[in-house]
Amino acid sequence: MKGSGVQPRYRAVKEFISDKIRSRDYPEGARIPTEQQLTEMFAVSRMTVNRALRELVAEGLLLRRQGVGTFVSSVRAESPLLEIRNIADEIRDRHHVYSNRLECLESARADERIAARLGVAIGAEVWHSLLVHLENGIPVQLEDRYVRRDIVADYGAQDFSRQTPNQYLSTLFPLSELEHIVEAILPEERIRRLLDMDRHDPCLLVTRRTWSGQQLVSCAYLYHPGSRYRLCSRIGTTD
Amino acid sequence: MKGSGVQPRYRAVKEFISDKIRSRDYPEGARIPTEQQLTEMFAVSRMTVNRALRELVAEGLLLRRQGVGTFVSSVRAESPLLEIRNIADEIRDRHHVYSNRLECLESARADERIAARLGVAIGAEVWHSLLVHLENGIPVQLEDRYVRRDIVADYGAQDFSRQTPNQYLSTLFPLSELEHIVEAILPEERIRRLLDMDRHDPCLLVTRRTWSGQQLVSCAYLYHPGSRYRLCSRIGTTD
DNA sequence: GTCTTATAATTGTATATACAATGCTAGACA
DNA sequence: TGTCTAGCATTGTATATACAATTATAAGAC
Repeated sequence: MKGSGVQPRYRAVKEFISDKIRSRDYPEGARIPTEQQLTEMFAVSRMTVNRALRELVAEGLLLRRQGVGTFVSSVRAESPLLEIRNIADEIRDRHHVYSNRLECLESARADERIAARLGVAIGAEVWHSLLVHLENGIPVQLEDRYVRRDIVADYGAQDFSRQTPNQYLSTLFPLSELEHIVEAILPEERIRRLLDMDRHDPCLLVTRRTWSGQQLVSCAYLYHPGSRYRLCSRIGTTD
Repeated sequence: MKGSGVQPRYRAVKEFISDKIRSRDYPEGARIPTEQQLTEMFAVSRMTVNRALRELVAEGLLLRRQGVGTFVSSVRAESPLLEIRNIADEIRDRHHVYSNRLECLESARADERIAARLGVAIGAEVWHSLLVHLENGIPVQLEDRYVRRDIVADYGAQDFSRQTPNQYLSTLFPLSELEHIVEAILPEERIRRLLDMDRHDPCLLVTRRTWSGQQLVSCAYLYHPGSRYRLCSRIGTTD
């Protein structure tokens, strides 16, 4: 990357536009300056402006009509299917006993997979924690979490028996964005043993990434024994 | 006119690459041709190739490392978890071929499980359909659906090769409420065979119930091969 | 007044070119 | 042998330019 100081010019244009949208300077449906005008405002070429605008369209912030102009798109409808729920609270809501077991808390170097998921360079130092969550003493979730060290410096000094990583992070940052990937896998030996699972037992893997502002903060792999856990959601359209 | 026949060249490059990935010509992790090589293969400029590759990175199909090369990242079918999305459209959006195979379409008597899930009396007549959805001829979903016969009288007369049950039902009723339960299971023999799955392959089971107004309309068991499918959702608060 | 047509504005795509940044590798050197 | 360095391949960004496609608008024809 360019280090921390410099950033590409197309990115400057993107940030200018998306800031204006967030601050409602460019309200929903409003027309934003033409490529030509932005070209002059930023003293960059039209292709650079074009790239910035195309990416903002891809991100759903803008809407373009050939021959007409570029407009702020309306906010996408969103329903919290998988709300970010604290597993400790969830278990206590069932009047069961929550506990956890910290397997690992360390600073590690991001391999290719983590680097890609966490938006850091390969080899960058990141926090890594491995935590087993238990319901009445029975493992129901293995939380394999990676946290950006440049954003959460104190992660390694926390006591997770008092406060889950999730709880800690959400006190630090307002959550702005959330991504979930859900899949069924056959867990490898190490994971199976930590969750006290039988051979051939399937496993529900939820990969969760959380953002605060523009910043990707953390990526967690949440393994649930298939026979002991399921996700549930109900969406009402309030029609 | 550009109309429907022609397509931009960067898109041709994109489809070439993504087809190769889907067909495993470019397997996971493999290195794909350099921009220079693609420039020659397609007789287009490097910027055009660059745009195609950048968009494929944004779509999660590729992974690039400056100074090194471009690689196939792990690809799997993805589906937005929260919205109720038509699997046929979803597949066609990936430029893949959608088809389905109707295994069963009948009127049946609700057993205890179905009666409870569908809110009818045990022994009541309900529609039952069993449909395999295929992506490029490979099964990606087994849809085991039960529909209330007192609400949807014509369900049994539909041609599901033209319109999926989901499509049909959503034209009839405005969807007002939606429930999802997601779990990882080991499918039984019958399901495994219909989905062409190996023994011990885990399976993602989504149980979906849909309401229109106050009425529970339908309950579907959606089985997905764990190795070929995953759910994905992203929630942005855009603020 | 209404329809048609030309024109201008704006976005969409494509190219050739240039230089910067990154990471790997082979060879120089101690 | 081990370490450093220069060079090369590859991707990342930026520009000027060109023409195509789409849409709105204004001018003109009737």
